[in-house]
Amino acid sequence: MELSERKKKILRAVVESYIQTAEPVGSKALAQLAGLKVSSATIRNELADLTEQGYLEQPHTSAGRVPSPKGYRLYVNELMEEQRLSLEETKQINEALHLKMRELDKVIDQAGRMVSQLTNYPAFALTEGARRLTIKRFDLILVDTASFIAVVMTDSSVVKNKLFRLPAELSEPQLQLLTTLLNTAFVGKTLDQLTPELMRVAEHAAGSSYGLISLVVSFAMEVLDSLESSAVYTAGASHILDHPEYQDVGKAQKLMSYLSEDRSLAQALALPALEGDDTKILIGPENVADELKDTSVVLASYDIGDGMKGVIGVVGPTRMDYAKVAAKLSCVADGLSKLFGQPELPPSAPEKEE
Amino acid sequence: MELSERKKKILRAVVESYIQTAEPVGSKALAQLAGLKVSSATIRNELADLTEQGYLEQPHTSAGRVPSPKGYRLYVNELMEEQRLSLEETKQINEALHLKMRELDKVIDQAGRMVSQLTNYPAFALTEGARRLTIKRFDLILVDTASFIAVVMTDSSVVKNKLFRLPAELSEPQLQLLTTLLNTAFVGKTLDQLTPELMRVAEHAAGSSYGLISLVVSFAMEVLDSLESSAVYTAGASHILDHPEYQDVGKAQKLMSYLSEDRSLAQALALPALEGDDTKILIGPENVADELKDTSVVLASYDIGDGMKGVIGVVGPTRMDYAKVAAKLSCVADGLSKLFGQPELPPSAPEKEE
DNA sequence: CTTTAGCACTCAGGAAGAACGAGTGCTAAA
DNA sequence: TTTAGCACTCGTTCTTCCTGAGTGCTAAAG
Repeated sequence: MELSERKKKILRAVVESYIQTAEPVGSKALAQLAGLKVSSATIRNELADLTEQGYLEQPHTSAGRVPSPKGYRLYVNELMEEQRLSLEETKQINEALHLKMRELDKVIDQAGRMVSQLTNYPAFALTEGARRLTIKRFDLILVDTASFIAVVMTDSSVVKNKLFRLPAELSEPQLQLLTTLLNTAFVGKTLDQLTPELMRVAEHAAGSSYGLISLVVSFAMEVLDSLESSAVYTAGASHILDHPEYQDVGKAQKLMSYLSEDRSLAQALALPALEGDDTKILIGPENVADELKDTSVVLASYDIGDGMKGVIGVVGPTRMDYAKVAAKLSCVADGLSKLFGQPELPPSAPEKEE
Repeated sequence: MELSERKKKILRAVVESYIQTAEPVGSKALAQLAGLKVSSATIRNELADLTEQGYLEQPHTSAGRVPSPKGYRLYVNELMEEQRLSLEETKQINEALHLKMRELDKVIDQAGRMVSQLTNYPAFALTEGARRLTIKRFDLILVDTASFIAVVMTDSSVVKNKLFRLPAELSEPQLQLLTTLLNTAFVGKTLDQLTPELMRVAEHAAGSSYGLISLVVSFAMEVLDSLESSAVYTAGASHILDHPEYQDVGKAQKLMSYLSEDRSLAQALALPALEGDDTKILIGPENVADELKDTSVVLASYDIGDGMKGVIGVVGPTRMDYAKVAAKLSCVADGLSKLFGQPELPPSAPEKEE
């Protein structure tokens, strides 16, 4: 059953006042606040209805009303006005994202910190790690006779390198041979195709410098592994202490330690986010994880490129300023997508890397 | 004036009991605990003396005694038994350090997390960034006609790379030329020697592909910058909530937000640590930073190689299990030093990189 | 049928006081 | 110098009481 316009107006006023003050809202305060020209008694009747229908709750008989998860949900779906960030804010966010070394993990970590700082809630960011990557190319560069650099490139155009020191001397032709060998034997293989047998065959062909093969290949395996496995970054956990619902140290601690368990966080949050496109809001019991049953989560997903996605989000009490948080979050997520998506060329700024 | 043996024994018992229970210690409890065959009345007299001399404090008249910073100091200097970790523990720590991709920042970050987990206190790790690095060598690898990889190596043998995409085609000879140019013009230069003029001269020499010079060089500058600037990693801030002295949310929050300010932390802690060699303990007011006046800090330094050092440490209430913490910390610091110091060769594990 | 004023009722939170008890300092005897 | 004894202090805890915000219900007014 649809709620009357007046009920909606009242519900909205309750939610917004409660978001601001964290105090249960009484009928008298609402009479002024909601912009309705009715008395507090009338509002009391409406409040009673809303409470009965499950949109509001009463902490105790003689207190005002507080939104229930259902109430928040209605608010978020229908009542909330989408906030626009000012152009200036948007610009600031994007500039901040562009700073410093542009390594994938650093940018995402940075984005998480930024979101946390922007919203005053703990934030997290994670990257999906589903795709099976393959090796696209090896290069070996001789530094001096006792060391060389191995450069490994994957089919997602990520490039990593590593310096190796050797006990014996190594000549340029030997290195050439090794490079060709690596490129013929291991290019196009995924992580699990890099079997010990394959290694043995290649080592055999390598002759005297057979030991190097396994060194370089295991480095390549490390690279693939680290790129394929998803990573979790959390930031600003201490912000939960800012909010009165976590004055109770026990509660705060529970949530904090949950947030620092990378695995469970990833599991609980990756799933819901990756379905939809835009921002997604999970209110209290809508969360699958028990630990989050009385917190809310706002998520936004971003594209890393190559069809891979990541999720960035914040965690906070159900009394959260959803409008603001959602706006900021989606701005950052957009910024990230653009950052990874833009085809950078010499005259402008450079692009994608490690 | 030296304390009598008995007084020391009593002081030690007070400290150790208080470290365990976080409760002020009374004379009666001490009579049993301290292993002295004297009555509680005698102990009371001694306690009165110790209090007068400033080693102990009384929260209020009718409570037991609590160690003062001065008391802790004496305990740490003279009374504390150095803890040895079991071989097994040492082994576990070292194995944990060796896991995963061995990038400098990741290892140190990891070490911080480990220490925090090991000790149940918030931990931090930082690297000194004093040394002026120079570029040792450039390599450019052609991937296809529209992209190439730039590999930059510094004189500390750190190697970084980046993929560049181009709008126009690029031939192998052109790239060769570019490489030579870069290597003659920019090798051996520090960050501030890479002036715009130098760039302009080189660009001029580069002819048609002049735009690439600045791209690659600014990448090199990013590399130098990121290596020279010190980094701070914190972990396990939520652990402070474990300890009863931070039941007060306000206090906890203050400390937490201090810990998340990278800069101040670095400033406050880098100085004291880098003088000494071994572990260093700073008790309460011995800390320079105001925010740490009633917390203690245990520090250990480690070598990154190239004469550079880093510091790793934990922060906690003055009531801290100094013996345990110091032992674990120095084990991790040793592990780190070894990790960075070992000359790795093919038959064994590989070494230093990016 | 809806709105409003009035009123009795509820209940969390704070203040004030009482009882408790751990621990002290002091004194006098061993 | 050590010990037993004892009065005293003072934080903690438990009760009780009071206050006031906010409610639900009722009955009158629109």
